[in-house]
Amino acid sequence: MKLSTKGRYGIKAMVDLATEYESGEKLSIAQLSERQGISYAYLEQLIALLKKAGLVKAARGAQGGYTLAKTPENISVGEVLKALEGSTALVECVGTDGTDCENVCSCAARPLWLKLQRRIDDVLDSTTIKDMAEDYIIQKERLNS
Amino acid sequence: MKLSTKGRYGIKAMVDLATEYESGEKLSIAQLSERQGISYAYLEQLIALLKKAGLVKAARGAQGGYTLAKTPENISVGEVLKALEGSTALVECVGTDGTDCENVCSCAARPLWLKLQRRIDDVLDSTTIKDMAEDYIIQKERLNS
DNA sequence: ATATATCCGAGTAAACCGCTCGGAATTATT
DNA sequence: AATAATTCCGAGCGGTTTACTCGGATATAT
Repeated sequence: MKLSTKGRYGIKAMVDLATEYESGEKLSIAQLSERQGISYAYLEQLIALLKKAGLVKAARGAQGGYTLAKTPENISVGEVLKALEGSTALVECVGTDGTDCENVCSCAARPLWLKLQRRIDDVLDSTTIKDMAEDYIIQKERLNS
Repeated sequence: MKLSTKGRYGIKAMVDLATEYESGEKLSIAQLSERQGISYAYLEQLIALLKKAGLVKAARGAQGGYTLAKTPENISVGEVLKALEGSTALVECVGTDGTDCENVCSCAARPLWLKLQRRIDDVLDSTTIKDMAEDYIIQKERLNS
């Protein structure tokens, strides 16, 4: 029941990108990895997933880098996690892809998993990258004062 | 972010045991594994964890078996999962053991993880094995009619 | 005594995690 | 045109976890 570093690192990178969204500045993998303390080569892979999911845009070549593909308030945390982890489902049988386990009707635990999943998705879908970026900026200011 | 079979199988076994709680009947590993479709030797290990956590009682020897150590309404799903998986924490830094990551104050994601974890624990702690057993019995009746 | 159980430790194949590495392709700068 | 900076991509890899199996020791009702 653990969230992997993929999800955690990816979220951090997205939040960092969000702080530059207004200015339109790009951030390179090198910058992101330095600022967030994530291994360069590993982060590269995570960003590739985010790009494939249409959450970030890349500019190739020298002076290139990444920007968010949408406004931060239009990117939910759930979307990001889904891109990185494949799914936010706690158990396969309550995933959004409609795959049900063979004994849906007789599974004692299914109602519990459904309830749990609904609560989780509530939070993930209602929290945006913008929300997180705002918290992040406030935190950074507090540290500097 | 997946729940392992340990948790899922263990919950199923506990719910099955709860259905026999009133009658005081014991269930052996063989019976539980047959009724719930779980490998015998694997289930043995899971039950050992539940026993260590004081959730089930064992009667050794011939005609032995297991019973719940407490009334089903006094066993929360959260307790059971904790016994089986070690913790219900999604990320280490919000676990109940007080271990915080090195950059608690500067982590952009921490508020999100805290909120998420609170929602999860709400459900897990407020749902009891009795609740689940009741659902289970209703389901079985529906199947037979 | 015997059959039926729990108890216990070890082993194991496969998957997953958290990376690293090497190089190809693209583009701004000089 | 050359160079440096960057994204893009696939492969590999050591360690851990998962989901089991197996072999036996121990306890106990019959």
